[in-house]
Amino acid sequence: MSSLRESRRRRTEQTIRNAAVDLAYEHGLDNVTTEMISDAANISPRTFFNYFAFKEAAFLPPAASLSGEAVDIFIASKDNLIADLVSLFLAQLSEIDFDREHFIKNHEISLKNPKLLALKLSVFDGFEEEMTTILTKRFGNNHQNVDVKHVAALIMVSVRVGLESWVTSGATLSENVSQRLSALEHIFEDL
Amino acid sequence: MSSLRESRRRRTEQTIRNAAVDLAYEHGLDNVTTEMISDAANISPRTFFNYFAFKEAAFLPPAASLSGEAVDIFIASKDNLIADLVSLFLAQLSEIDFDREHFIKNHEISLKNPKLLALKLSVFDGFEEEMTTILTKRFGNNHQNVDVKHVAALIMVSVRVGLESWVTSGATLSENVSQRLSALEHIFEDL
DNA sequence: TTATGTTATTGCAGTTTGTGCAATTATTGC
DNA sequence: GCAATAATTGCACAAACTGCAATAACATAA
Repeated sequence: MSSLRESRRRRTEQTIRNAAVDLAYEHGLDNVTTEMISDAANISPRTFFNYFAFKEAAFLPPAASLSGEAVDIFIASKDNLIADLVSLFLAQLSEIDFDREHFIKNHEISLKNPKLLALKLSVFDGFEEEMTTILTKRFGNNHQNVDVKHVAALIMVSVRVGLESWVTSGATLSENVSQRLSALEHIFEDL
Repeated sequence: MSSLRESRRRRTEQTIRNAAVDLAYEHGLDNVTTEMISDAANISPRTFFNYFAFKEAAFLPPAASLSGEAVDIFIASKDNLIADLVSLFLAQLSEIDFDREHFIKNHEISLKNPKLLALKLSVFDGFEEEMTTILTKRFGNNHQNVDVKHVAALIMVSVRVGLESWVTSGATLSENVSQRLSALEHIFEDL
């Protein structure tokens, strides 16, 4: 099991990401070519596309999926929904928390670039779908008056808003998100 | 004022859209070039980009914004929220209703093409933001316990689901959407 | 260490997307 | 029919992305 290769791969991937974000933050995404990014990351242009299927992918979150174990725990739990959601997201959130500067730069870039923004938002849409199926498993079909899709939408809106407020707030990302999620408490009274 | 020019322009735009959708439906979007589309629409490749900023734009809804007049009425109204929403969307919805086949083909294409799907979903995200500002104007800031963003999210989820069920249902699009919106009634009791 | 298989990197040639510009053609209002 | 305006087009070019085959780096086991 070649873990040296694996860690090397992760490292150059991150190098490319950092180069991409730094350059795009400075010059604007449209004025940055994959060649410039490759140069800055000390790889060949061809290798860039070995790591990322398309230019914008270097600005997207790496694994856009909730990990298996935490999900199973979440589904099985009978505790308070919002508390469970916070622990479900915890791993992802703290990872982002670590890369704060990178995230903020990336965010600024997206705001100036409609195509990238669309791609990033669609990541949330993907999450919302996943959340819908997870919630269905947790609650079964015994809540005919509250559609799980509504719940999923509310949760993801809260996460999105939490992320945005985190950018300017200074507090921890988890704190921001869980604060937003708590605001849903009264809507979810019956869950 | 040149209305002939304008209608001609609309006509060729629609010709391009139709050619694009027909070709992509048959061969898959990735196997269709802008050149093929241009040929099928009897225009030059250069003209394609005169109408659409990028290839995928030929598959996106033309004007992704709510029109001014209906919005003003919506904001001023004191009637039932859901009924008002239905009339707000009515113009847009009946227009889509008219192009049912085109819409369905387009939908199938999107399902097989992540990038296009992302772009289409981001149109909804744009609507959601507009809806947020509109709702804020309608309600003012006097509802501290129900965030307008939550309401906007619920509305847009309903519209999305309504559109999807319309594809397979046979009923009118407005019927589908207003049915979904009505399901929100009990959540919005206090509005 | 060396031999051997595996994976990552690269160069190259080619297609497609998308842009700027200037020439041509069509439409308009008069 | 004439002058202004707008649409269409061709051409040259930059940048994104792919397939393929060669090379380099690393892993594993004798």
